[in-house]
Amino acid sequence: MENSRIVLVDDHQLIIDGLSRIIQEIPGFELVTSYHDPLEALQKIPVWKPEILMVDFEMPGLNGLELIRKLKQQIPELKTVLLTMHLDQATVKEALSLGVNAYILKNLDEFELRVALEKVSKGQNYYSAPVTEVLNSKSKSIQKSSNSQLDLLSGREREVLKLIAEAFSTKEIADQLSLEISTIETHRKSLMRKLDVHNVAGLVRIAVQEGLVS
Amino acid sequence: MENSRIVLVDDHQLIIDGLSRIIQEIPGFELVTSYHDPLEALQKIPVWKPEILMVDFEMPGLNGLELIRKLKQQIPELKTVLLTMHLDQATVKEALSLGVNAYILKNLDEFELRVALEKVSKGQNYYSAPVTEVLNSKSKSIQKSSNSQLDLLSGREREVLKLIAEAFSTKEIADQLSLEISTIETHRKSLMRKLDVHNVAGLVRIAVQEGLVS
DNA sequence: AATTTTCTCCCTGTTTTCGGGGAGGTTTAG
DNA sequence: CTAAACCTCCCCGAAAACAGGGAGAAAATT
Repeated sequence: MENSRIVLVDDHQLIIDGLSRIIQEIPGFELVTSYHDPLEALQKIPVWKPEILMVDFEMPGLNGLELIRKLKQQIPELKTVLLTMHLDQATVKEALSLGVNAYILKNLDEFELRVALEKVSKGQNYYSAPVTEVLNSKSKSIQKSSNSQLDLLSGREREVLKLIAEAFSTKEIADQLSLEISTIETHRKSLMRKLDVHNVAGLVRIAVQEGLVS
Repeated sequence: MENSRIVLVDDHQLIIDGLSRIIQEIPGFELVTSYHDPLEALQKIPVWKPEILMVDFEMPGLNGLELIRKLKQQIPELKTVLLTMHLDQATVKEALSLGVNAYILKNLDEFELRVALEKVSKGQNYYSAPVTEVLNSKSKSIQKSSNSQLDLLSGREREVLKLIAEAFSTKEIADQLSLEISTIETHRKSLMRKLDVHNVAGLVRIAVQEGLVS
């Protein structure tokens, strides 16, 4: 059986170097090349035709999910592994809807990386325990690992929050949604009540933390 | 000559695994142990008596610089290498004043890691080109490697921006810094002018994007 | 030594936010 | 079907943000 050809994209060269050594020691896998610039990766990966693409989520210019989305349009059969620093529900959900095959936290160890790669190459998916826990958010999550605060918002409220966090003024938001200013103000008040903050700064902060923007 | 004994602290196990392999390949150095929890590292490192300590800056609980500060009180002769994701002038300056022997960006490659370790073990210091450039901030850095928008802010402005992004009101910030409200308003206006935004939402967004908070 | 930037504070005035309500129609869930 | 939640819009008033300016003392650069 041939090795599975892997391409790695991470903006930190030192991490590429380290991961490449780990991958070298996993039988059946082969790192063919790597990129530290997501935009360069986007252009050149199609010519490599790798079987598996491993991408860091946090990158300047183009984040990992966007890179995967664009590459999947060109190479639908590409298998993808997302690497990330922190766990965040919005990102996990977006990754799933994109069909990412594995979601790996950087604080996992090399054994889990190996398991994940082997599963992915067989066409299966791999999501580590903390990840699946975030997904089954309907299950308890009463005191521990409470799911995102955004879950108690209505659709419209989330929409308004997103625009607030993008630094639009109330008037601009009203124009954009074809609503009255007073309506946006009502939504903003509901947002502050539900999220327990008392100014827009608090709203923006939560929106960014939860990955609603940027 | 004996090997230089290194201890590594990084909250991401995968990165520890990768770096340990790189260090293994550098002759004259030996990784004796590693920690992913800075608090555990703080307690146990003294018994290892390593020659060189490599620490990630971004860690939960206790950041790399604080860990170094506390350990240097116990082991003044300890040689220290700070690893970090992003370049930030305030951190660089604090690191220098702490006597950190090397400051390495994670987007550097393994060769530079090797050079840095060799210099440090000889009692010299290593600061990569981008780091020294940040220090001599008089050098323009005109088109390439343009640093963040925050670099055109003064120290006080950065401080105020941080507090704004943490959702404190103008009055609360004034109290915290023992300044008049009017002063904070002036700083806020300067921030908006320099960063080209027109409301707090825009300020918070930039602050979060640039890693000033959260 | 001279200039520029920073830091502090002030003034005036307009706009927006914030917190508290209410209210009517629609959608959703029990 | 009924109750709850959602969406829309309105009222009020106090507080804060926003925009423009000025100004003096201290610090940093040149």
